[in-house]
Amino acid sequence: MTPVRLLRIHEAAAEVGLTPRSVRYYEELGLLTPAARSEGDYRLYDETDLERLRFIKGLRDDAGFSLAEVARLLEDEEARERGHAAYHATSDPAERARILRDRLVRYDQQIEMLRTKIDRLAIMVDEAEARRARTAALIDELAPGAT
Amino acid sequence: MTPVRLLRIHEAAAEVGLTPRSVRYYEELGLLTPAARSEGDYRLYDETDLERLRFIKGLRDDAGFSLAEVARLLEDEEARERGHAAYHATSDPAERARILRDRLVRYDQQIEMLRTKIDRLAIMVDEAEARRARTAALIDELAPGAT
DNA sequence: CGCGACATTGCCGTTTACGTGAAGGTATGG
DNA sequence: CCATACCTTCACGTAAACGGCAATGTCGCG
Repeated sequence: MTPVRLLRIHEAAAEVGLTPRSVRYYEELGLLTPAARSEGDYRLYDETDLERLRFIKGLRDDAGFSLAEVARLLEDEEARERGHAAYHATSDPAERARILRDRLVRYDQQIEMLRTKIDRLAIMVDEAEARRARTAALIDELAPGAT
Repeated sequence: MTPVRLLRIHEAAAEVGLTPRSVRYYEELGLLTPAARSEGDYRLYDETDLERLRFIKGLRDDAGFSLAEVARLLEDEEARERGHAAYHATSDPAERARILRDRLVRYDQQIEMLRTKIDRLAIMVDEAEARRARTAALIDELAPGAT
């Protein structure tokens, strides 16, 4: 097995474009828990942690969600932990499938929220284009045939 | 002529779903200026003010822009005032056309910013769908043929 | 004309999302 | 073995976006 490269906080933060402070803050809010701690209690992050951080950053920066909203979107971290632990604790395929279906539901909710946001933005684009068109029409009245 | 119905701050605020406090704050930030003041110096808002407030609210709530970004999007209010005044001050069609073309450029910038945001959200949707698909595949492995 | 509802400016309080040390423990090259 | 560059927790500081008061002025009806 590959020994799974674990990153310390400033490496992980740099990787996803955040500050160590922000990463600790997100942990404080319950948005994620580092995969492990070192001997001297340093936080250690794996690839799924990085994905999660990128997702959080995306929701915050691109989607403009507050961290409280992000928390709701991700469900609380304890539920995730429990789900993860439960998944590995059982070898019953039916149980595992149930856990995965829960996860699927969360993904669907995330996708729906993003789509809703996109729709609202699309409406704003339409409105802006309508204003643009009115102004363009005025210009054409003043200077007809300026193609 | 219709005497142009002017609204006082709490009416205007209620109309667009804001609090009077927020409306005053937006004014303080230079995002808008009420169309008029009453005898006793009450703020009075007309329909274009309401449109502007709805636009600001949309940018803040739907698009998730900070008020500072909104300010940049709207260009500073003085420029708009000057444009408006200048437009009515001149009867030179060429001059008027120039003012309108400036406005057109701002609209184009707004549309571009909104489109950029939509694109980033679309990418997030794609990523979320990829995660969903991976989980769905896992479920199918565990419980094959669950349509 | 007088009362209550609403307005004004001004200022301080609050929440969010961190930044910025302080005081101390930890990993590593010279 | 020690410097220094990182880490830890704890704690306070700050900018943004308001909310909530105080002191005062204004509108409108009965």
